Amino acid sequence: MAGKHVLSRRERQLMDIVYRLEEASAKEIMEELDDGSSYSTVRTLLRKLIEKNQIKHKEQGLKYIYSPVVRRRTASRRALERVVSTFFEDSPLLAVNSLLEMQKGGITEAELEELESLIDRKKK
Amino acid sequence: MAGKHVLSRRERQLMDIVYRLEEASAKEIMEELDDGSSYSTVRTLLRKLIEKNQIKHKEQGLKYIYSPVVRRRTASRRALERVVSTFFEDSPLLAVNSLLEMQKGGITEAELEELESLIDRKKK
DNA sequence: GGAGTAATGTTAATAAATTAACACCTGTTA
DNA sequence: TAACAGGTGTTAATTTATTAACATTACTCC
Repeated sequence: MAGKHVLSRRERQLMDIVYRLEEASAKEIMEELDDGSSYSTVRTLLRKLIEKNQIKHKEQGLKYIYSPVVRRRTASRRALERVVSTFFEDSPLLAVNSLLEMQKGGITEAELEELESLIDRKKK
Repeated sequence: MAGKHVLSRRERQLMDIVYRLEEASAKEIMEELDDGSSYSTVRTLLRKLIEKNQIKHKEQGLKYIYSPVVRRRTASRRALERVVSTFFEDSPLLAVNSLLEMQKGGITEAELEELESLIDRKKK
């Protein structure tokens, strides 16, 4: 009976793509998936996400452009909270620490400066 | 048929609990779930996670204590990378910014200081 | 030793997710 | 206008996930 907001693995995967792209057509999503999934498959998943009120679509010429119902900012907060709760004992600071150590898209000198001034503002 | 490392929604849910608790018995996990799931159900899921090489168990007296195969530090990095890639355009800095604004477990004055010295060290 | 308790091991039924086939609709162009 | 291209709508088969029943094993205590 899975409540309306419970997503399957595959549905979650599509949502991540939609959030990453901000908005996308069925075809674009299929290309992002980059496994052998057929166009039909993608569209069935999209339909279920609409039923679950996770995405909406607008028409653009002949086709549909899909976008999330919950806006990115909100969804990203929830995602961070989940990670912080699961892996960082509910301490955002510990998560920040880990992010600062990340290699990919590593933080530059300039960004560190930026971060410091950001902290200063927060301390005021 | 789903490669060994692909987890279903429910399996992912159990993994999150195992990571949060570091290690746990089947009974503890069942209590954490806190839906009506039966003990049998939990144990079937645990068995599948073992088959998928996600968790291992050691005996403690009569019972098993389960823990993740991939250590927490590694898993947390992957989780952060996923979030940063999906919601923050691959920029850890943007994610840090969002974490600093988090209400829950909000960052204290003292922690901000700590963070600054941490940044200083990184700038050296 | 037998009853009770607290676990694990195995198996099967059911529910849900996943995939893909096929029908249809709407513009475009030879 | 006929046939093609590029989409959407609907439906059904299949695979996988999920749940729970039942069997077994090991230890405790009377």
